[in-house]
Amino acid sequence: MNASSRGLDLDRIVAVLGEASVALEILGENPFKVRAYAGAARALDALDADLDTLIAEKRLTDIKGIGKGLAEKIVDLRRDGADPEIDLLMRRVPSGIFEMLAIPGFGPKKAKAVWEKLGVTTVGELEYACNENRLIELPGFGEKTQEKILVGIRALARYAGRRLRARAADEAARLLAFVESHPSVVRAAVAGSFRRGLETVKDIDLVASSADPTAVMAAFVKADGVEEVIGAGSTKASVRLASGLQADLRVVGDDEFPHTLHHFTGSKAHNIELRSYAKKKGFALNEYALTRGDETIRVADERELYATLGLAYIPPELREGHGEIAVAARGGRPWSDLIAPADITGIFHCHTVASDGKNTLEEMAAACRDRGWAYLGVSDHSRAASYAGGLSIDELARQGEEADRVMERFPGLTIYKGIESDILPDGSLDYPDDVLDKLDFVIASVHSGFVADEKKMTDRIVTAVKNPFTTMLGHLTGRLLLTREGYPVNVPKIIEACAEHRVAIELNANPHRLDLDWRHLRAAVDAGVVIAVNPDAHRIAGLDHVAEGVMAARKGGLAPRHVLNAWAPAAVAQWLKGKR
DNA sequence: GCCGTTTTCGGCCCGACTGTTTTCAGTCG
Repeated sequence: MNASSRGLDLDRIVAVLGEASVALEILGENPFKVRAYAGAARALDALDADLDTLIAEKRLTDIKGIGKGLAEKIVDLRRDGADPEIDLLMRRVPSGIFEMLAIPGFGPKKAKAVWEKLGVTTVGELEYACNENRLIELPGFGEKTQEKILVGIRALARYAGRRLRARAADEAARLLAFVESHPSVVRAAVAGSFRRGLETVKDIDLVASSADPTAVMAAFVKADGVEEVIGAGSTKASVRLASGLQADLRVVGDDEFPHTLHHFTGSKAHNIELRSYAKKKGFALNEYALTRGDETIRVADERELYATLGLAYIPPELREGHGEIAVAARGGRPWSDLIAPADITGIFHCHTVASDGKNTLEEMAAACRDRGWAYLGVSDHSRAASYAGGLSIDELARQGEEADRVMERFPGLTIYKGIESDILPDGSLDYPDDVLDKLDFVIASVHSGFVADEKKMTDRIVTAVKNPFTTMLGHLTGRLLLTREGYPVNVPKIIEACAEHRVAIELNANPHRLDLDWRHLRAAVDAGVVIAVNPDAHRIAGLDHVAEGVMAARKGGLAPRHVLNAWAPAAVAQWLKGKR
């Protein structure tokens, strides 16, 4: 059953519930009701089942954090695009208020105050009121608050948004090395969403242990690249780097380090759940220690922390509050078998100068050999992709001959001959069957003709999946992180089709894509679909994106057995043959 | 508004830092 065209998609429903939670807070409603709305938004965001199915089967309340009341509202949002009670609620708060909350240090309570006492309802009006010196009159506000808000409004414009994890990696490594180099530091680590391997990050969190936190703090706020000190206490400091990124450092005693590292690795949802769980077991957990009554329980590392609570070790990548604690508590999968970069045995999906790549096939082959890989699947663009120099039938044949010559020069390296074939608007591929039949593999991808109609796009992709020559489905949603939403598709339906027709799904490892999203990977492998971690390399350096793809695969809970290009080379060859 | 191996009421994670306050509220993670 599909929702009518007025209905909201899952992402929008998550956003509406989140805004409703903020509205409730601004209106001074019961804080636990506020939390319930926020919790429901989080739970839906983590959902990997099909929303329409859950609604049809009346199983929304099976989701932890969603009860009778919120289930009804979610049904309304999905079916009608609106819920009467939420509409009423949102009408009570001017929309500009929500934008003001992005100002650092400016939360719901302050928003309520400027709105009620000064009639300020937009960021622009707020800036004006600050310049007119009108905020300092308000109770709880003062000179410094007003100044901070002004600075914050300017920072909003300059530093808006998140950035790709891969883009923050160098800065994170540099800061970690700096902290570790301090003579009093015993242990240090990067924490936060970066450590959890999230595809985008807002800041860099660092945790260190030292007998002299004050000295570490003093050094940190003067580190290279620090442009502004946002806050600095005796154990915690926040700075703004020249790159616009924020970095936070927490320094504790070495006994406390595992707890602090765990706390600041998060996620918030994971921590909340773990603390509730600990409490039920008679423990109390905070960022410094695990206690039971008067007894403080010391642990050497995070493994011991989980073990003491009677849980399997949960790697950082899986700490998203997506049900991992329940699995660990049941004695479920221990996750010691998560895929690692060293498990990769070769790669598919690379481009060469024949279409829009920057290196020749021979150069790419040498680079794969240098990385210790056993095979390389070349897949330039197809002839419909004229914008990318797609290959004609003749050019494709010539590339096949070139591949044979290159293979002779690199003993031990297999080159699989393939193509990234455009999925045309009607779902067909853009070469005749006899051409496709000569190839070792075919990646089918949508590159043009994006439409906003979910059913049309889903049908188009499913048609391509049914094509007997399709080996893998490329970047399933077409999203570009921080740039462009993916086209609307019914992912569960496409996963089902791939399982039925034995088509692998690509996890495109380009940091801008990481598509299919890790949130869907578990459902895919549970359905029996094989995942291929593909670099989609357009130059030699692009091959190393496979590491980002492996991180995303870990977040999806994948083991080497789930990933085609982590299999032994002979098994990969066998699987490709089985497709033909 | 949600939840339940103390279950239909009475709880709901916890602490640092800031700025405004003479004891704490608000924000953030």
